[in-house]
Amino acid sequence: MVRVRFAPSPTGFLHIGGSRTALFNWLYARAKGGKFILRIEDTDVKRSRPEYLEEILDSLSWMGFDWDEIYYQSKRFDIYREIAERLLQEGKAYRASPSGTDAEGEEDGTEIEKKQDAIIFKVAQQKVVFNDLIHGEISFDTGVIKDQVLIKSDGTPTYNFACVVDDAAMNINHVIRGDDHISNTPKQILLYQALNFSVPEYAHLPLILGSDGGRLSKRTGATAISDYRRMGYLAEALVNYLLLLGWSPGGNQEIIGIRDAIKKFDIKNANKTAATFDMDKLNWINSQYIKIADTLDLSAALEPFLKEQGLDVSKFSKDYLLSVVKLFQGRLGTLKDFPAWADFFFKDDFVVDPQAKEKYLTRDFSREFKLFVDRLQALEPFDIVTIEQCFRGLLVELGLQSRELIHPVRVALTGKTIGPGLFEVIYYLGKERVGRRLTAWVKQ
RNA sequence: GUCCCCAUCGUCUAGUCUGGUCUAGGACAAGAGCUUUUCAAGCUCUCGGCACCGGUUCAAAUCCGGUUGGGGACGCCA
Repeated sequence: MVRVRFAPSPTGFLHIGGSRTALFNWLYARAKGGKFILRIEDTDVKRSRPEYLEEILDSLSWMGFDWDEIYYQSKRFDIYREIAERLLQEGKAYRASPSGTDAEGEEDGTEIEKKQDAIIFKVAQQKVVFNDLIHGEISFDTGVIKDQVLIKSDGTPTYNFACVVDDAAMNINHVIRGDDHISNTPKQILLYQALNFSVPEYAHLPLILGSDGGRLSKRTGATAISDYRRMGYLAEALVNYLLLLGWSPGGNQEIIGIRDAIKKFDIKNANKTAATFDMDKLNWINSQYIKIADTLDLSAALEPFLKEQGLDVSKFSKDYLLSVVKLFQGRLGTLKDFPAWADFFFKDDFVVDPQAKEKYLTRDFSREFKLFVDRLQALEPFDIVTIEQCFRGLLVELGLQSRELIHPVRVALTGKTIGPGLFEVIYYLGKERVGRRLTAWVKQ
């Protein structure tokens, strides 16, 4: 059975690169009917933080990457030590006194153990060759690799050592990780050989680059998954985009749901080339997902964003909220757009865009507004079609072009130059609010 | 510096393994148009690429070598 793992370190937030690694591991496990294991690499006691761990777990859950097992390296220090001692006894490792430069340790009294001998692995001169599922054969000459520290002077294990011990103990048979680990692979293989553990299959994913062609950083775009969530991206859209960054379902398909992806996914089709993260494409995919989303689900997803902007929708009916959401569904780029664009549907004290006012409400529309309000109040039945007939009838009588009155009315009702069709806006706002808002512009 | 990885439109990619069907297809972005009630959306069109040089071959984006370019790794971080 396929057993893969994602091994984040709680020394920072889950970022784009890490989540893509998680995605490919998770997808591979689900496609093969295997297990997806989460291993928290919290051996660096000083830098690991519970809030980071919480954020990582939250982000993974949000994206839908459920794990079958979870382990914490900080609870396994005894195991690493035991294995290291074994290597020592077998003469494959040696002790070395702490290197002098380690001046830290005084600032906090929480350090586990004071200076002790480190345990170091002897790297033999040999050639290491492995077959990467994505890259094919990769070979290294270990002459360029120094002896490797297994257990540090503070008693904690190093990354490469803990990684090998755990991957073996947890029966991980496929290691899918970023390209930046390629150079760690020969070091780890040497350890597998020394320990008589069977070497797993490897698949090294290309890195995701920032718009400047370098490493993805805050400067070249947000990196934390939670930031994307806060910016109003749908989890499905972000996952879809990440999936496309390095893999293609073929057939010119761009929008692919996770269920479908599980059916079509094959790690062998993963790309070798590093991909540049492109916000434009993410935005497009997000808008596509918003467009096809179930309106009920969408309005639920919108709730925190409405709340954030102080818009209380609880005093409106569910049907009303749904109708308004539907009005904007086809034009939203992110969820965050909604409260900004639809605020006038939920409150009367919306801000009137000064530029909109300057452009369309320059002259006095008292006569037109008053006429329209009067007719609207008497309009029966009151629906989108009759509203439009009423409005256009008035235009003819006044000898006006539609644009000459539509824009001023829109600004008066919404405070904006952009938005859904005016007659829909009037319909959902209702006679009372439309009458009030237009009358406010009538000069006494 | 040493070692490793990579190389198709500005970006993401299909095609490369199994040379011919590729005067290289799609998507995003950009530009133009249609529609029109604004902004979007939608539809149509345009722009734009096999990094370079050699080799193999009747035939190369596809195979081989080199060059150049980009990225990564060289911690008692993970």
